[in-house]
Amino acid sequence: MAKKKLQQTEEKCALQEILGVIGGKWSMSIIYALFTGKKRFSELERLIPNISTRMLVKELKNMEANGIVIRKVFATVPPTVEYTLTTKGEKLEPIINELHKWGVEYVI
Amino acid sequence: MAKKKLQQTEEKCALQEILGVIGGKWSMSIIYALFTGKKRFSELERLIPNISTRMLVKELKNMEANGIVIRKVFATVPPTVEYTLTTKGEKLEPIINELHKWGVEYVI
DNA sequence: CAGTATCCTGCATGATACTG
DNA sequence: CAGTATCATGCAGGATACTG
Repeated sequence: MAKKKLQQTEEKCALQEILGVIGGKWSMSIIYALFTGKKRFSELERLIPNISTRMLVKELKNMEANGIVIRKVFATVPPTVEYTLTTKGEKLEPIINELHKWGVEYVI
Repeated sequence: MAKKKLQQTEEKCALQEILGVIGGKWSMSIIYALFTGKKRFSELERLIPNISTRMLVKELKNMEANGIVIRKVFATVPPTVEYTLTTKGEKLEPIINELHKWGVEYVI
């Protein structure tokens, strides 16, 4: 939204906008976990060390609102919820993978 | 440092470590600005809209400590300081460029 | 010019307990 | 299982004034 208004600033602030979408402390880890396919809520909690329930919920909601993930609910007892990457989210795979490689080589 | 100790967790936490280095609100914008070559402090301030002096100093220090940028001081009056990317920092160019493209296509 | 030094604020994050 | 609700807190980040 507000595409027109953003046009002047988009070059300068694109990176800032992006951080609003995937700049959260856990966003990339969640996306990274979803590269290997759909995951249930509890699976994500187990896959991502030290993340709190609250943060996982929050980031997932934010990412869903931003069209990065899809939330699918199954009317089972107990409830089942699956999270999947959207196409938009999948496009991040090579980028995050490269970033990860960079980190492993230079940061760790 | 602490390469050995990190080995168990490096796979899981690499992305977290990376965010400590380039996850700051302005880090990527600064790196992005430096892709086009060395910049003086005031140039960076002008190139990056809305960044405060305090934050620019802070991020630059952090990035210097992490081997992303080089700070070169010239004993002139008034003082001249130039910031350049290290090789390690330059390796981020394709990654950040791709991320930027992704943002322009999907976020803006 | 290239910073330092303070003060200040809100939000991001965490911990814990509870629920349909 | 997949969350919600609440409380608590630190520090990221901003504003402003000053300096070698």
